[in-house]
Amino acid sequence: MTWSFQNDTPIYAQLIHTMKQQIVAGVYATGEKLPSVRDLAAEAGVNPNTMQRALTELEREGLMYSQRTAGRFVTEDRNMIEAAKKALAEEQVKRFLTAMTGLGYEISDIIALLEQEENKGDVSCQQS
Amino acid sequence: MTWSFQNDTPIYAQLIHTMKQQIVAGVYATGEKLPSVRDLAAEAGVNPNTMQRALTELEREGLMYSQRTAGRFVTEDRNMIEAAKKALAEEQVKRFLTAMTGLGYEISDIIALLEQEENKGDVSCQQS
Amino acid sequence: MTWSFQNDTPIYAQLIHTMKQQIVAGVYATGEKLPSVRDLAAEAGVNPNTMQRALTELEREGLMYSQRTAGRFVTEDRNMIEAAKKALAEEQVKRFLTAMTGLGYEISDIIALLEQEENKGDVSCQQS
Amino acid sequence: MTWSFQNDTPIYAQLIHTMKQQIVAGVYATGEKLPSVRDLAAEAGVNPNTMQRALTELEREGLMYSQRTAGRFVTEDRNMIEAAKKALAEEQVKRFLTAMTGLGYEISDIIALLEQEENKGDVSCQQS
DNA sequence: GTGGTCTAGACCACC
DNA sequence: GTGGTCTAGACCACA
Repeated sequence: MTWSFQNDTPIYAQLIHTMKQQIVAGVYATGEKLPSVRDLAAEAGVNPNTMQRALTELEREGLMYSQRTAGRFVTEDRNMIEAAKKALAEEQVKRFLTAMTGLGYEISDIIALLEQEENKGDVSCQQS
Repeated sequence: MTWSFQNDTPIYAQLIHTMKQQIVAGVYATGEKLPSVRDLAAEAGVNPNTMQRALTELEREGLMYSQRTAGRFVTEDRNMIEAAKKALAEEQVKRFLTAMTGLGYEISDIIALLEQEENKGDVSCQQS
Repeated sequence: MTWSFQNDTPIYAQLIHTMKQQIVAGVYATGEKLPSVRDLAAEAGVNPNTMQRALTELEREGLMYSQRTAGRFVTEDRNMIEAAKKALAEEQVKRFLTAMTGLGYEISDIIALLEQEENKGDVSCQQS
Repeated sequence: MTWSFQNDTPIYAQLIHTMKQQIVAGVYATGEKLPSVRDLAAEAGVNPNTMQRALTELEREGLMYSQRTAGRFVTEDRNMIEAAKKALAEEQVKRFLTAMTGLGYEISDIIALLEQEENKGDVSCQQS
C-alpha cells in the first residue's frame, strides 16, 4: 500500500516527518543501513526524486549520512536521534495542546485526563 | 479558502469531524442557523452531496437538526454538544498517547512534559 | 397538496379506492352532494378525465348517482355503503394477513397481538 | 422484474423496508451472501447509489455487514433478525388498526373478523 | 432559496 | 468483480 499524504503540505515534507518518526521509533536502528532510494520511494509510492529530496534534508539535519558506494546509514550519534525525538515529541505536544485548548480544556484538565489514563493502563481491572 | 483533506479518510468523514469541531468550539453557536448546504459545500470546496451526507450524519448524531424550508440549525441541547466535546477530546488524547508511546514516552514522562508547559505558560520566567 | 399514487396501479383505480374510503368513513355523508368533478380533480391533482372515470365507476357500483343539473350525490342507500365498507375491510384484513403470515405469524398469534393492543387502549395506565 | 414504488416515500426507504422484509421472511437466510449492490440495484430497477444507501442503513441497523471485497452478508445474529421481525409486525398492526378504525371498526370487531378467518382456514366447511 | 432525493457515471482499493 | 466514495446535474416540495 502506498502511504497517505495530505494535499496541503508538500509530500517531501511529509516524507521527512515520517522517516524521522521511523528512525526515532527504532524502525531503522542506530547505524543501520537504509534501503535504497528507489526502494524507499517505491514503498512510499512516490517519485524517487521526491524521496531523494527528503533524504538529503535528513542528512543535512544529521540524522543519516551516505557513503558513495556502501549506501545510506542512520546516524550512529544517539544524541542526534534523542534530540530529534524530543523535537518530534514537542511538536506532538504542541499540536495536542492546541487542539485541546481549542476544545476548551485547560492544561490542568488535560493532565487530569492523562492521569486517569495512566491508572487505567496500570492495573488490569480493580472493580469491574 | 477551500479546505484541505487527507486522501486516506473519506472526505465526508473529515467534513463531519471538522463541522463537529467547529460546533464544539462555538464557531457555530448553540441554536444558531447554519449556512445552507450549498454554501457550506462551496466553502469547503466539495460537492453539495458530500456536504449533505456529512450534515445528515451530524443530524443523526443529534448535533443539528433541519427544518424543511427554514434551514439547518445547531442543536439547542448543550449536553449534546458537551458530550461531543468529550468524545473529541478523548479521541485527541488517544491519538496523542499512541503517537507519544510510539516515540518511546511513558505516560508519566508525558505528564511531566505537560507540567513543564503549564509552568511555562504560568510565569514568563524561562530558564531553559 | 396533490395526493400520492403508486406507479404500478392505474391512478383511476387508486382514485376509486380513496373516494370509496372517504364515503365509507363519512367524509362525504349519505346523500351529500359531492364537489364538482373539476374540483375533485384539482384537489387530487389529477386530470379531470381521470377523476371522471373513477366517479363513473363508483356510480356503476351504486355508491353515488348524478343528476344532470343538480350535480353528483352520495347514495342514500346505507346498505350499499355498509357493503362497500365490508369489502374494504375485508381487503384490509386480507392484505394484513398476507403481510403477517409472510412474516411468519399465525392467525392466533395475530389475535393475541391485537388483544394486547385492545387492553393497551382500554385503560390508560394500570402499572406505570 | 423491476419493483414498484410509491411516490410519496423516498425510494431508498422503501428499499430498506423491502429488504428488511425479505431478510425477516428468510428470502435471504441468516449469514447468507447477498447479491452485489449492482445486481440488487438492477433487480429493483434503481440506481446503484440508491440501493447502496439502503444497504448502508441496513448495515447500520445491524441486519447485514459487508466485507470489503467478498461481498455483503446477512447478519448471523438471529436475535437481531427476530427483533426486526417484531418491529415490522408492530408497524403492520399499527397501520392495519388505523385503517380499520378509520373505517369505523372497533378492535373487538376486528378480532371477531380474524377469528372468522381462522375458522375459515381451519376446516374447509363454508356456510356463507 | 432551502433541504432532500435520485440518477448517471466515474474512480479507488482490495483480492 | 466487490464495496465504497465522489461529482455533476437534475428534480421535488415547501414557504
